[in-house]
Amino acid sequence: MPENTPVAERTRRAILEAGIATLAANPGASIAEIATRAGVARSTFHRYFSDRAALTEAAHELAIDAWHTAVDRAELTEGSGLEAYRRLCTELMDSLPALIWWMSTAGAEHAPADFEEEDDTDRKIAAMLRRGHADGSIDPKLSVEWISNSVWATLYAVYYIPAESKGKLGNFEARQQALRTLMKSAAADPSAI
Amino acid sequence: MPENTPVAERTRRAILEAGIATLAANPGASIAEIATRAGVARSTFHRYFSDRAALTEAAHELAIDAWHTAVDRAELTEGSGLEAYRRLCTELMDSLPALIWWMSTAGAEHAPADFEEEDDTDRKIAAMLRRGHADGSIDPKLSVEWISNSVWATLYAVYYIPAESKGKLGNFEARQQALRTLMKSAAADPSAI
DNA sequence: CAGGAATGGGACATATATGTCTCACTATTA
DNA sequence: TAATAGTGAGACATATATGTCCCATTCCTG
Repeated sequence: MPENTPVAERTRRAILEAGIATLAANPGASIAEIATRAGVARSTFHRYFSDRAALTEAAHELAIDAWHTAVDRAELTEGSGLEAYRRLCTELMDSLPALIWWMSTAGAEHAPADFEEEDDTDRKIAAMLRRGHADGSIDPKLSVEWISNSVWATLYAVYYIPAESKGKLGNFEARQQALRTLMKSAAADPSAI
Repeated sequence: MPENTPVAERTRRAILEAGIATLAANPGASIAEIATRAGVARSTFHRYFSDRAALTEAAHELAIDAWHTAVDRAELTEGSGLEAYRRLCTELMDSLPALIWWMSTAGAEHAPADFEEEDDTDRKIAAMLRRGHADGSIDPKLSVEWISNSVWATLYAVYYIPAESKGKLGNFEARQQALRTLMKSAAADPSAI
């Protein structure tokens, strides 16, 4: 029922984002926790998302969208492979919460409809990395498979480290050092980083 | 009751390891799942671990032990900082399952008794990294905080990537490339890796 | 072979999360 | 001012996970 009015839309977004943040920290969190974090009653939660499944589905769509948008904006076919890789990493770090949650649920679910698109996006990234191998900008000893997956590991670190190690490392420093880490490891000539 | 006989001890280990593996993959897994994975009935599980808490406590001790053992064996005070760092990473990769599960629960719980020891081990690592900064072997632009935390991110990648990307990347290749990744990013002069 | 150890299977009560529903209150808007 | 959208609080039935207990069966060992 609530769908059109601005206030309802804002409430929906608040619940959705609280859900993503909460589930990223604790995948087993109860709906009550999510509602509390969103600042609404549990009944209000169910008013917007009938199920727990309805929430995760919406979060899934949001994450897929962020994912495609980031890859598009990175313009993976431009410049050297390593340059494109840098742009990709930078873009991904701008949508951290949704992407982190998405990855943490990757093994469990796979909507059949997404498979084609997802494979297509994966192919773009693989092609970018192979180009990097070919043009000599990306370390030939690191496989496409490893690089494309280990990026996520570093994204996890960027997301969680500032939160856990209280005060010692800010968001900005974490992102800066993460990018340096990613570039140095992927580069064929890391001394140029 | 069951504690002494070899068969009971083996059963206990089987349940404990199944618990670690299962909870590493899915922290919200039910006890029934763990028992099934261990190949025992749920009642047998409760015969060895009264609680879910009893299991996690045992797993926690196992992980803490693996952690201290790995750090000890790395002999962090020997050689250059970077050499010690390589030994540490190698050792840690030998106890992956327990350490991975342990890290995934790090935020939630903290037994007060462990704090001193844990801080001590952390200090050894921090000292090793600072030595690496001082002797010029470790990249001065990467903070001790970042390096010591981001190691865990790469360990996650080593653990999960071979499992998820079926067949494309074996355990051996994953470990090799992970070590290369870690060394290149931490090194002050990565071209020597 | 006899006896105890180890286990599987299942019954049972309980706790917690979940989804649905109702009702009263508030704020916005016509 | 009157109507309506949005919300909070809570009751309720249900499902699932959990912990405990009991008994029959199997396996090992003396």
